[in-house]
Amino acid sequence: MTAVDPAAPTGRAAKGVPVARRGRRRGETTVAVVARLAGVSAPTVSKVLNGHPGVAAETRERVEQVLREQNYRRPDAVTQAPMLEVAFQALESHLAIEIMRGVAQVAGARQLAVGFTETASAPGWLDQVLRRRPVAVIAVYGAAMRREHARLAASGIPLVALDPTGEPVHSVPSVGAANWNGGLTATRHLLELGHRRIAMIGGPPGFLAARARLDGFRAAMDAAGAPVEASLLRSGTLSYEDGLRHGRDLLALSAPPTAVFCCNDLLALGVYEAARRAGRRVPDDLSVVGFDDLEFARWSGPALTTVRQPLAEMGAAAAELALTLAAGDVPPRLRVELATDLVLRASTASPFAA
Amino acid sequence: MTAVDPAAPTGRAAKGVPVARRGRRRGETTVAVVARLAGVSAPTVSKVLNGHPGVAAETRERVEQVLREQNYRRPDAVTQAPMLEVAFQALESHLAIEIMRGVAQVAGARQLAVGFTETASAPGWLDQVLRRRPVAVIAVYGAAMRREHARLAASGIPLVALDPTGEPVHSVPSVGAANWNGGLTATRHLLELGHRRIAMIGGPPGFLAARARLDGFRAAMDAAGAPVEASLLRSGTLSYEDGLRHGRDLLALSAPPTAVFCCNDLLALGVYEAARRAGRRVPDDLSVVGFDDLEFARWSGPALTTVRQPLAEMGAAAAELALTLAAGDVPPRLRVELATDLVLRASTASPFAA
DNA sequence: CTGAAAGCGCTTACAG
DNA sequence: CTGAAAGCGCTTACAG
Repeated sequence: MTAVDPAAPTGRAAKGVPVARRGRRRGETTVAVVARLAGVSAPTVSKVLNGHPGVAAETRERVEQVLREQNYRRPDAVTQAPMLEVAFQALESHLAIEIMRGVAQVAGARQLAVGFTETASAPGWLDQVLRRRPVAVIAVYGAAMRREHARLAASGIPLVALDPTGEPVHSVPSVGAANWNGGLTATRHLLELGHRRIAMIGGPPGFLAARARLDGFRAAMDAAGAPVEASLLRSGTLSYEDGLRHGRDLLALSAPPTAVFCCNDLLALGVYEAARRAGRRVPDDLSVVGFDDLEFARWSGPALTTVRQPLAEMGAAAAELALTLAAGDVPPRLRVELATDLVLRASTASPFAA
Repeated sequence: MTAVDPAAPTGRAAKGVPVARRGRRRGETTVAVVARLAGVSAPTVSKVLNGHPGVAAETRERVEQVLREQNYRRPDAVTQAPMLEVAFQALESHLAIEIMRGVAQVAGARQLAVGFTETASAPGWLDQVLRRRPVAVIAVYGAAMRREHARLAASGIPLVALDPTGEPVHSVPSVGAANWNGGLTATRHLLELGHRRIAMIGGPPGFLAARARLDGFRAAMDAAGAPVEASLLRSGTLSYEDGLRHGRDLLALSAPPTAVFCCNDLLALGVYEAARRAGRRVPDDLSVVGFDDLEFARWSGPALTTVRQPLAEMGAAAAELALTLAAGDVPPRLRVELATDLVLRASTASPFAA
């Protein structure tokens, strides 16, 4: 019993799961079984399992389905140096660091490595990830689509979406923030200051989180009996450039808004610049509210009032969720939604002051 | 000054780290090898490995010793995906994302996972890293000290410092930026605009990169015959708060500077805020130059003129260097220093205009 | 793209 | 207690 087990440090998984054994696997689905059920050979199953090329798409799908149905597990799945993979669609995301910090914290406490992938720049990323066999994958902001999900599922690797959409279509467990509420709160704040002509610069059409923020905005406006003019409703990419463009257009209106609610902080900074160029002061001539609360929000001039997404906590929650699924446990809920807060700083004021 | 072009394929780019495989294990100690060295059969080694009964105590000990000597690992442990570990001292570092992007790019092209550690928040990080057996470790901004270096070296894991200091003391291969040159160029720019009373807010004493920037500043001032007044030379942490504090103090001087060169962008943003509070305009009343060129530099108001460190390229160069060392090759040079550029934006102007 | 055959590393069952 | 032989599950190399 006291035998030395040199592999123990790397080999032992976090949870008390039995150590994988190489020989006979009692009652477990084997590659051979999967091959028979899928009507292919063992080598083909092996290729699918490892994301190797040289398998027809149709064959791959059939094998993946059997793999899923039979809940295939690799014999060494448990024995691996456990790691948690985080896939970002694009690293330009200013949210990335905060999220990584949350993930790293949870993973570190569990002695788990954190892997890191930028999907946009690496077309074959999923093959690589499959080869690495992480304990779970966290996909940030749409980094994993339906097809990827299927392949991960086939390999028995749970996927968690860190994504504000909460889109239930994919039925992927997910972590997000209270976007609708954030939009509501931000808008209420502006209404309470006395604003009525409030513009909103929204996000791209397909982005559900942006839609939720917009809906929150509308709800607050409706509740206050404030009209939402079409000319004050803009949308674009969540970028500084689009903030600048829309800000300029809004300020050039014959009846410009007295306040702008921006779908993220980058847009807000673009509006800042538009105001500067138009000779308007924030907040005296124009109130601005952002969304995200990126670190630079409090360093901007004036410090930006914004809706805070708790990104580190979201990362941590995603990691917790992923690890629960990886352990084969059923998480208390498949959708975790964290609260947003309005952070009051110096970019909003009453429209009557000026 | 530029030494490594990450995009350029080296002589044998395909070389790299062996991909994990289930079958053959090249060069790894197998049960068969251990058995031969211990003068027993493979089944006996297997029993020892798994703590099964039916092995004489003496035999067991002999086997265990060989196991240890040969650093035997279970094949599943070997199946671990090769990975490159990046250790950040603190994730708050605003440089982290850019660096990670560069590392991820190189690693992705080589099918390598990128691991991710925040050392400040994880005291036992090195133990964890050693357990993971990364192909190499990249330590960002002082994340690895002399002791860690020794332990990594003992485990045959190469260490690369991504660090502006270029401190030759530890003889750790490193990647940095041309800090002295950056300081010189930034200061020259201000001198050419006509400034003479130029302040500098430097970094903490122990931080050699900050010292290099300061020395570059002095060199430019000396060359121009501009005096460096002690009251215009400040130092502190590389933070917004210290920028604000020193900015306020500098502007309160009876003869305030007409320009400030800041040791990083955060300090510059603090100076912005100090100027706003003092009712001074940038750049009309005060020119400001930063260092780093973080993304938000171009979104600040006014857009910040700053010295760009090519962080992504630095990350990529560090990864290349690390992989070269991991492959057992001798890199062309042990210190890679990438060039810095002055990025002219809207925060500097002639002192005569106002 | 596919799979028969060979092979790998480890374990099991069993004879000595 | 020990190990030759058989076997397991998976992967690789290669011919079709």
